Amino acid sequence: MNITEFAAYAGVSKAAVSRYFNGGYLSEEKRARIEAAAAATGYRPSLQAQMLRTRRTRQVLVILPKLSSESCARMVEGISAILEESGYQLLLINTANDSSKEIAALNLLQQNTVDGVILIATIFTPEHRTILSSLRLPVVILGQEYPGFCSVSHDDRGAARAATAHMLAKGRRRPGFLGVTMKDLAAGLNRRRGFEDALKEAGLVPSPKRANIAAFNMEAGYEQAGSLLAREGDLDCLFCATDSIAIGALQYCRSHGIRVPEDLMLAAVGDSEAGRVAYVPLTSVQLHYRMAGRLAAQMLLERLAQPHAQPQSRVLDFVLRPRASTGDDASGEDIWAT
Amino acid sequence: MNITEFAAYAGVSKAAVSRYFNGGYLSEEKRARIEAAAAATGYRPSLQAQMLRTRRTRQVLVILPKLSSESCARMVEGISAILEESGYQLLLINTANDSSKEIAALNLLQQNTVDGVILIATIFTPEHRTILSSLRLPVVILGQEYPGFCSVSHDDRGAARAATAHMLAKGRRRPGFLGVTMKDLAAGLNRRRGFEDALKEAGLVPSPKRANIAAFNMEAGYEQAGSLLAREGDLDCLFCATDSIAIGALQYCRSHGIRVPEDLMLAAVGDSEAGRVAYVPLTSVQLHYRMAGRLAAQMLLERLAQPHAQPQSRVLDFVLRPRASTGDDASGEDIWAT
DNA sequence: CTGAAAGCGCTAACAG
DNA sequence: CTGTTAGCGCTTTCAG
Repeated sequence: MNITEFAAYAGVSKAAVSRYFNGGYLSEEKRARIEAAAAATGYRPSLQAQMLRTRRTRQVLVILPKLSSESCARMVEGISAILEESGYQLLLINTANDSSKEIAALNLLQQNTVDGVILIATIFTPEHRTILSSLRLPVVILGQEYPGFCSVSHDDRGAARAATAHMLAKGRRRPGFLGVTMKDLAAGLNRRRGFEDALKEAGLVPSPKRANIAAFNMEAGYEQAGSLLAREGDLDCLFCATDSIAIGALQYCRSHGIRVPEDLMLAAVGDSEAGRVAYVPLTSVQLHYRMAGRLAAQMLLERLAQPHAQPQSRVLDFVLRPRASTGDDASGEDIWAT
Repeated sequence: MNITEFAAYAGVSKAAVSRYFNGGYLSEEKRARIEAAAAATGYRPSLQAQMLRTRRTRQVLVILPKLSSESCARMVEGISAILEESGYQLLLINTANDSSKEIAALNLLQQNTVDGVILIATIFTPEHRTILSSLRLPVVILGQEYPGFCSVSHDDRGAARAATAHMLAKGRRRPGFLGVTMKDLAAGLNRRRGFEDALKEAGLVPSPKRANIAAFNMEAGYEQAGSLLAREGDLDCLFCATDSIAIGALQYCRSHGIRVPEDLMLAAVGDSEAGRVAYVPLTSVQLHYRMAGRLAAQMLLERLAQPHAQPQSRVLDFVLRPRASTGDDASGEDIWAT
């Protein structure tokens, strides 16, 4: 049934029907007639026709690198909750860590198929900036700050600093670092800086020799932990940029007879489920992923309402979760997921 | 720029432009002209106008209960990969385990906003069947079989049987069961049946007293393991319907001095990352989530092409992953994620 | 407050 | 192979 048929059925004009569904002026009498007719027929306006006519799709695109990563999934859950409340639909593109797909996804936006975009950040190239700047629709970057654009991110530097400082406060003096590519500003650069902040505050000098770079997975953590520990045998604590890497490092320790925390303390950022239940529960820093997703969605909705407001950026705090990998005795409660 | 302006720019008719973008008859000469004009202007047909006109949106809706569950996320990754190849967009609804939201999502489909649906299954009520049957668009159920509809599912019964049989083959004779609600046909009913199959094959009689039901999370696993072991103190092995539950059980054992596998063997279904790195690596059954997602998407695309074909259902196999929780020595390789 | 009318940008007959 | 034409279903002036 279309609006013409429905209007005839309800005995009103098409315009009245349109006003009913869009909150325009309407006499009580017509409103009641239309309401009854809608209940009787189940008529709903065609979204496609509305999209064509109004040039708004009420759809938001979320672009992310890897859905099966716990952090991404949680952020999308947050986004989804807010969008749903507001009657927006969520279009998802998983780029599977393929930068060219990310670019392709952004280019797709020029087809105006969505009202706004949330981009879960990874590595930004100049090409990203070019495309993002040329976009005429609201964009929110989630996961790192990005000058000139709205963003919601975590205090990665503070998180890394807190995790490292926690180990140094326990008397460790030879800290190692297992990080990720510095091209990733949040997990790479900022967490490295936070690590170094903690060292300096403790009167230590960061040494590049005591740092290795790994890919974003457990296996890389295992390998790089091996390479680092073989080279720098006297480390007494190790900060890892992500839980996955730390878990890989933990596996390495387990299979090579290195006792955690006695011989080597371990701390990371991310507070993943796997880390909480690992063979030595992993001290980690909890970031508020779901909340970040919610805020990003809210920020986008505000932008949709007021397209010309100044870009704003929001940085969320963190919670250190001390566990056995730094010699802390976690309360039982602590391990259950939020 | 719209098709009229573009056609004028290229010096051809609107129909020729439409044919160019939709693969109709066209002389080489016009094709070349349009191609050049498209390259010069970046013109792309409006998707909304196409949707309105053709009544196809090239969008597929995925409804799922919890995005941050590893299995869901992997299935969506598979779906996403196939849809992307085929030029379909993926609309996502996360019901957050709220059945009423699931129903609401299905009702939303009556607005024809998508071409097809993939429903990641949980608990089906009669209301589900009513709505699903009334839908005129292709549906694929992912995660369990559902008579009368296309589905892609796992051999949950076989998986549970294999995990249980593995422990019995090691000489254990007093098996316990930690399951989930039977309303969930896949993880609840079928895995329980598989557990009982294994017992019968080993000449044992399943006893309801040796079985507890838990929610889908670690904490419930912890609690129900506690309650079960307190009641049935002589259990020598425990099958858990999900890895999360098994990990909870493992935590219980750890905090109560029960040695795994010596005092109690543990096996589950799901092969999660957390299980692989748990303090005793968890024997589990790997299900092919990503593949299931891919197949579901492919099945939906076939249905989109041939709406009146018979519903088909596909059941995927599984791989038992023996690890330390059943006294097996996993090769190091085994723990890294796929 | 109301209805008529003019499109939004595109596709698919249809008649050449 | 090609162009003309008639809408897809809706919103939004505009004149009452």
